[in-house]
Amino acid sequence: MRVGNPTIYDVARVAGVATSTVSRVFTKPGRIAEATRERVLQAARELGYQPNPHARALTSNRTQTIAMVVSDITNPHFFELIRGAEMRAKAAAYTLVLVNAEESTRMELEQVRRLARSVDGFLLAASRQPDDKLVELAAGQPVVLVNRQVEGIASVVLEPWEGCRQIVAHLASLGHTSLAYLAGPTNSWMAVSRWAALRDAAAEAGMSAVRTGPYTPTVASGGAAADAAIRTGATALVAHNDLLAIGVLRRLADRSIRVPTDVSVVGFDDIFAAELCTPTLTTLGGAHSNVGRAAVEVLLESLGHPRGQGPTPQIVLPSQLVIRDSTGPSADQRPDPRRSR
Amino acid sequence: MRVGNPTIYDVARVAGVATSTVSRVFTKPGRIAEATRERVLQAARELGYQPNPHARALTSNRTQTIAMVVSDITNPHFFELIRGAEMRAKAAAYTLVLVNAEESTRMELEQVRRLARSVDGFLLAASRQPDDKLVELAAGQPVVLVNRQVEGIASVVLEPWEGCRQIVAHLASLGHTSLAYLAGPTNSWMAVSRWAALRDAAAEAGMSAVRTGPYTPTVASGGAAADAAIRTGATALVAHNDLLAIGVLRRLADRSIRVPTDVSVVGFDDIFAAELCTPTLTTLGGAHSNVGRAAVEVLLESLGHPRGQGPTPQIVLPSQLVIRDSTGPSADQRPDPRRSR
DNA sequence: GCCGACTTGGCAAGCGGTTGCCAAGTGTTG
DNA sequence: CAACACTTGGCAACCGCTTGCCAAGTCGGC
Repeated sequence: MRVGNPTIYDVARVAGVATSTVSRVFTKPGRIAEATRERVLQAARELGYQPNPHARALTSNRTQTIAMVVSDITNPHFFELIRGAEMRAKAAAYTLVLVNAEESTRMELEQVRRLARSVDGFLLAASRQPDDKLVELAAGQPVVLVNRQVEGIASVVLEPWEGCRQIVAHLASLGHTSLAYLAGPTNSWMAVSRWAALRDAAAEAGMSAVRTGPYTPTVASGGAAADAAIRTGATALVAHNDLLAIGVLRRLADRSIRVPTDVSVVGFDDIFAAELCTPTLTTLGGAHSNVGRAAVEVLLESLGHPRGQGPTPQIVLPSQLVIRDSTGPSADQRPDPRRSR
Repeated sequence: MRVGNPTIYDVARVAGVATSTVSRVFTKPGRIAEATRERVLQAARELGYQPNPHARALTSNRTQTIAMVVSDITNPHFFELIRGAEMRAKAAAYTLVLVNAEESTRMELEQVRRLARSVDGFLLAASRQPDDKLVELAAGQPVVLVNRQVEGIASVVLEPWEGCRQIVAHLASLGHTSLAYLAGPTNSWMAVSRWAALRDAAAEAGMSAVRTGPYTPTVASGGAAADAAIRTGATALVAHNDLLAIGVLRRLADRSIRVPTDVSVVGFDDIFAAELCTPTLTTLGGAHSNVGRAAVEVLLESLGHPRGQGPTPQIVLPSQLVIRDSTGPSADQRPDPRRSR
């Protein structure tokens, strides 16, 4: 098997130094004199030497790899997030491993355990674990939560509270007096936060708010969600995410309920499809790729500190209401000539 | 650091056997007698032993990891592919590493080299490398091409030829006599194959066919692509993929060119957004997740054979024309009362 | 009862790096 | 010129697991 790749020994021989010197050239910048360093690099170049990442990981316990666990890889909302994380990781010479939890708490846990030894840290996006489980996980290895906040664990989230207030304000300004929130999974932090924020903002604005669901946040669930929401009599439907909202739009179209004439619909995430569907979807978006980027940055930062030390920042990135065609004046108001033209 | 995880030594001690025995229990099924085996497993369970993947990789050269390189991670077309591959990999207890080449030949190569030692094999999706480079790469490590065929390298592709014939037949049956192909990148195998198939099929059907482009397959490029295609006078526009097609639809809408009344538009891939845009998009789709799955299977199969040995299957999965609202009777025919009603 | 074939488990040498410790070399200072 | 503080590079012991080779044990057959 001497056909194999060159090792640190080969480089050391060619450069006429000890293996430790070669190793340090690659790992401890500044530790080796410039002249020696150059000689080693030259030898390495000649031989086409590439450090073996496993051998390196064995002693140093650093793999230059981070894992990102997403609750459902098919949700387009994650694409931007993944993309941002991937790019930032690459810039730091880290490899990003993508892991799909398929909306399953158990699978999520299993995967984290399986990879625990192979990666330097985890990005847990939209984790469905209970808080205490997360605390336990975070105690075992570096973890950054994405779109979820838990006391004592570093996190990056896209601002939901002010965003929800904006949604309510937008709807209120259109004359709506009742909204229904078509909720996401009960173990989704975002679902909980959004409902709390919507309810409070609605109360402040003198609007009624009810919650239906929970629903799996997919297009397929939109049908049932739409029917239930319409039954509440609300004129504004706020869906847990764009996927669900798109499903709702479809069902409403099938039932010949006009959007936004009869009811308004709002989503979350501003996925690519939100501006393609009919009508185009008003949604609370934000720079998801920045969320991914920031999450990686926080994780890298925490890798620099000894375990358990270091800060656990809770970063909140701004969200942004994107108003499109799925929201309009409340049906209740249409008789009013000033509004109905 | 004795706080660290238990090792094979700990297990051996508890079970009262040699470390080699423990190792073999985990790697050579059948090599160890049932009774001993049970004792070892019991000890491992008690200690919560988890094999260290790096130590294992160091000697065995197997990492239980495969890398998937995609030309552009933001292209929704890949999502299903990634998903299929990820699930199949997980089922085989392999980890899938996702790598983004950002449509750059150089970056693609760089990443492959960087990861070469950390993974057991590569899935190269829509690779932009020239054929000979791919042959070179495939000689160095197990490689499966996705949506690209090269002599002597295993591959899985979604059938383009018959699919293109179907597109042409569909357009011909609507009375179209001229089509324009808005080409993808010149170094994209699919772009080349599609154009060849469209041209041949068009010739057979007595239809004229021209090619414009190449264009980056994104929504943003659709504007220029639409303008150029309209100038050709063709009544049917076949875009390299759905993203480009959606960009085309937008531009046409801006220019008040009606689809499908004035021109018909066809895409490729059948991404999620294809049935959301206005009008909904006729497109050549297929089960992309199956492609991902099959690719992983082929790769796993080839990992079972010694390097250079083993078959290099060229798998072709069926594509499927999904007819939606963006294609309709040719404008040339509309004066005909039978068609224009 | 002995022999050969087959099982089973242990020994120990790696795999390719990292890193604590030490010694030689260099330069500075009084 | 001696004393001292830094630099710089080498030695060697791991990191945790795999695996070729060997020895002891089992078992059936003659």
